[in-house]
Amino acid sequence: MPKRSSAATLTDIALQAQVHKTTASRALDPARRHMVSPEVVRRVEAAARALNYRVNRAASALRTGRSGTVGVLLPDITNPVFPPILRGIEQALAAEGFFVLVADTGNEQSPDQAADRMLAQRVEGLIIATSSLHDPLVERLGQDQVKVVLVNRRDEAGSMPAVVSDDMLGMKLAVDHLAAIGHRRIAHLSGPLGLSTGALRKAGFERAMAAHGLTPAGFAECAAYSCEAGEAGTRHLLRSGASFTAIAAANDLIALGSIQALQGEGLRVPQDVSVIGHNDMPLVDRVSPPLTTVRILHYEMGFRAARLLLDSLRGVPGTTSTVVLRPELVVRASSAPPPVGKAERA
Amino acid sequence: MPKRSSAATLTDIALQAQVHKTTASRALDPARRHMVSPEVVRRVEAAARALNYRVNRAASALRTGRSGTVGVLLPDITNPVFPPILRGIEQALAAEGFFVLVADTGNEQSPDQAADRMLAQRVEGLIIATSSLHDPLVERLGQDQVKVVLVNRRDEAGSMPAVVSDDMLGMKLAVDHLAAIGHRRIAHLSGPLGLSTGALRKAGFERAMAAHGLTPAGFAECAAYSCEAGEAGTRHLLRSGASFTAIAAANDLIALGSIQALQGEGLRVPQDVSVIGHNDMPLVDRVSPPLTTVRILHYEMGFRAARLLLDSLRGVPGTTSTVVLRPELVVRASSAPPPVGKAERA
DNA sequence: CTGAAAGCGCTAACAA
DNA sequence: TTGTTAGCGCTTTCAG
Repeated sequence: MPKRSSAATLTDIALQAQVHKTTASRALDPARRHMVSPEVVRRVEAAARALNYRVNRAASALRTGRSGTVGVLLPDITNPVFPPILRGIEQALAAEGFFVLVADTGNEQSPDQAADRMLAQRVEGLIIATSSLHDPLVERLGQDQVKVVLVNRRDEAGSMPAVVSDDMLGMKLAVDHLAAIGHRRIAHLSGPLGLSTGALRKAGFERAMAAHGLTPAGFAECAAYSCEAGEAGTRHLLRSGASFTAIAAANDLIALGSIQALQGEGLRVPQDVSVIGHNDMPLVDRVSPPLTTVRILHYEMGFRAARLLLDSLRGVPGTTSTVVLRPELVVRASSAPPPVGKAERA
Repeated sequence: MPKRSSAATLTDIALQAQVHKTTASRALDPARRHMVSPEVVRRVEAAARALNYRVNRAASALRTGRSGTVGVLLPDITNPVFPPILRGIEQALAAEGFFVLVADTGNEQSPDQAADRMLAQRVEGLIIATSSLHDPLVERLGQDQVKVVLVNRRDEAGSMPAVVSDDMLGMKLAVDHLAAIGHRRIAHLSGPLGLSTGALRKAGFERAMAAHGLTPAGFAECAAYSCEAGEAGTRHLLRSGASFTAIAAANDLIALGSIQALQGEGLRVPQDVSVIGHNDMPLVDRVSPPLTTVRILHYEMGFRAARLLLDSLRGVPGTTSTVVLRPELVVRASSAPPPVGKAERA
């Protein structure tokens, strides 16, 4: 009779199955099961089921150095960009028996603290969605040989493996669309330029404009990827005296804030000004007007980041490379040809 | 010279600080530090810093039986209801040095599998947002003495501690509002009745209607909390020949789907039919028309659930009780007085 | 206040 | 194919 007080251990099932606990351990591990006779495997499995045995990962982690966990650092899980990324990560990891430790570093804790606590937990690697272009944390982790994959953002040096969307291409799609329907005076509302998404989308905007022989009709950096920052940026743009018939925003929330601010000034979207977002967040197809935007494959991004990390943990070569996913344009009602006679004016 | 190959251990810092590793362990634990002379604490801390020491939680988990982790089961992290709940959980746990292990059980894995894997990881408790009214998993976990807190949903028996919003009250707020602006013929689109939120909101709707001396003007059960299910439910309602001037939906997504379906039939919201949602999800203030809804304190719900679990882990008494939070009505443009002459008709 | 000893549950290495 | 031995790094006795 095994003690019912606490969980069954290998010793318990070894006793019950009349084998040594080492044998029991082997019989229960798919990777080592072949070393054990079928009959013994059967007995051990029966005993394990009977005693409701579950391997103690704390013990095996201590012994093997592998915890079966991966840490994920997110800036703000309530930002709609991140749930599908997290979901992709979780699905890829769960398929391999790994678990996700999440830390939302938006509020109380710093990414550094969170990363340290995760390393104490002996996570086998880290997936980071919080990194800025020059991130001391990422640098430090790299020096400490911690396995790291960046997701959605990349570092300036490009020395860390990352899975990102092609941010330059995304803005090119936006600008190409606006130019194709007749816009010549296009302004840009960027995200924080300290983030790769902010900097690259701005660069992509400028390059795409140049390719059309256009010069930016206005620019403002938004301090955050939020509606509020989008409103503020737009007011700044309007006050600067810039004249434009379209705004390419670096993010859907910024675009929504921008629409709000434009409407507050009596401007109609898209009749007076077209606005295009970025990300294709949930519900932006139902706002008024439905938002034209650039769709990013967030789930895929998370999934690939996790796969990359898993491969790297297993020593698969070539896992230091960066994966770049293709975004696509989604045209809805917030973009339309510029008002007649205005496109060429000013 | 400590070996630089792998992470520093207590033995390493004990050596460096010229004390026994037991003493080093005590010096680094705030709860046992007082047993050690200040001078030794200083030396040990210096050594720890110098060697970049981080306690190995796998080892301490094995020794103490406490892993410092809590598992969270979510049905679908991309459903906007759950990110703020997860955030609340994470913040409350992080403040106490705990980590969250998340599993999204929507896709590949079943909640049962996920829970088993989590128990193998020796999570100290489980926070479950996936439970149905009669949930075999929850029952089993209860029997196995696993510490469990339900969040957002509760079990039929009410035997498990849970943190939920007052779903009956939420529907009462919705019905009271519609009645106050003149509606008499109100229909209900419920969520899945196998979930406490679906069943309780339906019950709340019916009770509130009765309190006003009204009988439900129509009803359809939506198979999921999604726009698609809301559309389907609404079409069902329309085809059933029900006559109504308002719909109280059990969820914002259902409400948005409903609006879509109504508009598809040439009905205007709110001029012909008022629609009211539930949850106050992000961006529903910017859809067309802005959605009147019942706001639920999701972050608070997650935070309180985590606190409840932590207290329970520490043996604080009274942690088996269920916490019920108060929702509040948010009036926007999707609700308005019924069309003149229609309120009393049919 | 500090040290010695023991052992949590598991698996790698070696032996039979 | 199975068993023996040892030890991962920590913390909890118990002794001094």
